[in-house]
Amino acid sequence: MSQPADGRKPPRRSANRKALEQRILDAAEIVFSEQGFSGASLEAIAERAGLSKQNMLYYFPSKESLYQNVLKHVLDLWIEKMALMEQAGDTPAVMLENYIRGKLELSRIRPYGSKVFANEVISGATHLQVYLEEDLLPQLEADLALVRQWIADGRMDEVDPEHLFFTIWASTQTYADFSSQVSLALGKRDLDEEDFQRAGDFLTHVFLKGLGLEKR
Amino acid sequence: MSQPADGRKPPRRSANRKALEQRILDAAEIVFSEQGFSGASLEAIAERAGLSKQNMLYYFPSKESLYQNVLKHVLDLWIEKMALMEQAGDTPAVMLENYIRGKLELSRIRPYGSKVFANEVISGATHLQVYLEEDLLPQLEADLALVRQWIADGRMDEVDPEHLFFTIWASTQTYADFSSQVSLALGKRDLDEEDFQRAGDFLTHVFLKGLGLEKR
DNA sequence: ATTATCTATAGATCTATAGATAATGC
DNA sequence: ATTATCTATAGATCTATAGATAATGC
Repeated sequence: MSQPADGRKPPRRSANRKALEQRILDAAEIVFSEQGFSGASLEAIAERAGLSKQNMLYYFPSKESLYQNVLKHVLDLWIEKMALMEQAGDTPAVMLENYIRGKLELSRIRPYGSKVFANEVISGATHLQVYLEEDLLPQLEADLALVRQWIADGRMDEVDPEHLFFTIWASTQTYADFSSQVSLALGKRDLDEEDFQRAGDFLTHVFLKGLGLEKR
Repeated sequence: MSQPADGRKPPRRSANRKALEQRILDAAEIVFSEQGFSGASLEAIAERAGLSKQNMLYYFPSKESLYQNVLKHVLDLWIEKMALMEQAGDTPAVMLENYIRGKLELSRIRPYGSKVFANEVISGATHLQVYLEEDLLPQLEADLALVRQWIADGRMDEVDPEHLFFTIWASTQTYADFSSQVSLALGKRDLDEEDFQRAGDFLTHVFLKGLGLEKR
C-alpha cells in the first residue's frame, strides 16, 4: 500500500510546486528581515516572489505559517553548524577555529535568515521558545560538556563555558545582523569576502589566545 | 529681551510636562523594543504611559517623532559610553576593561533601548544613518586612533582595530538584545547582576589576554 | 489666553476568505 | 477530478486630524 494509514491520497503536486514554495519562503525571509514580522506585508512578500498575495495564501494559509516556516528553516541551519563542535577528534584550537569560521560563513551566506532570527529573539522569542528548548538546548549542552572536559583536562583556561558560546554567537552574527553599522564604519557599501576573512582572523586570534589554546 | 529672535514667546509649560514626555518616551522605548516599529501601536504605547493616544499625539505629533526621539536618546547614551576610551591616562588593559564593563552596564540598565537600537540597525538603520555618520563615526575614529597607537607602541597585539570594536559591541549588547536566548540557556527567567558580572569577567579575560594586554 | 484632554471619525492599510474560472494530470 | 489562479470584498486594525470642552496660568 502506498497510501498513508489515514486513507488520504498523497497530493498530486506539480513538478515545481516545491520550487515555488521555496521561492515564496526566500522572499518572505528577505522581507521579514527588512521590515520585521508586523512590518512585512503579504503584498510585499508576494510581489517579491512574483505571484499574487491571494495565490500565495493558497500555498501558505497565513502570515503566521510563512513566518514559522522561515524561522524553523533558519534555526535548523543554525543548529547544524553548532554540531561542528562534535566533529572529528582534532585539537580544541582547531575545533574552535572551525566553529567560529563556520558561524561566520553562515552569517555571510544567510544574512537575511540571521536577521529574522535576531529580530525574533530580540522580541522575546515567543514564536521560537519551544524549538530553542527542544533543538538548541540539547546541542548546546553537548557542546558545553566538551568544553568543560577541555578545561578539566587542563587544555584550556578556566572560564564560564556558557559565556564563551554567547560571545561567539554574538560576534559572528553581528556581521550579518549589524551589517549596516559595520559597513558604515568600514566606509563600504557592503561587506565582502575579505571583510569576513579579516573578521575570522581577528576572532580566531583573540579567542584562541585569550583561552590559552595555542595551535600546535 | 528674554524672547527668542523670531518673536515667539516661550511656551508656558506646566511643571510636569517634561516628566510626562519622559513617561511617554519610556513607554515607547519598551513597546518599540518588544514589537518593533510597525508592531508597536500608538494605543499600546499610550496605555502603558497612562494617557489616551489622542492626548499622547498632542505631545508627539506622530509615531515617527516618538520613534526618532527614542532612537536619538538611546544613541546618545551609547556614544557617551564610547568616550570612555578617551578617559584618563591609564594602561590599555584598564581602559579596555572599563570600556567592556561600561558597555555591559549599559546593556544591564537599558535593555529596552539597546533592543530598539538593534532592531533599527538590523532593518538597515534608515532612521539612524545620519546620526551614525555624524555622531558615532567621529567618536569611533578617535577610539581607533588610540588603539592603533597602542599597537604601534608595541603595547598590544597586531589586530584589525575595527573588528575589536565590532566584537566588543556585539558581545556586550547580546546580553541585552538576546537576553531571552541567554536566559533560556542559563535556565533562568531573567538575567541578574551576577550573570553580568560573570559575563564581564569572561570578556575581560579573553579580550585582555587575547590581545596581549596583561594587567600590570 | 493658553494649555491640555476628550469625542468622533476619516482614510489608509492589511489579513484572510468566498467563490468563480482556468490549467493540468490521469 | 484535482490543482492553481483570479476577482471581489469582509472585517479588523491603525494613524492621524477636526473640533469641542475642560483645566490652568497670568
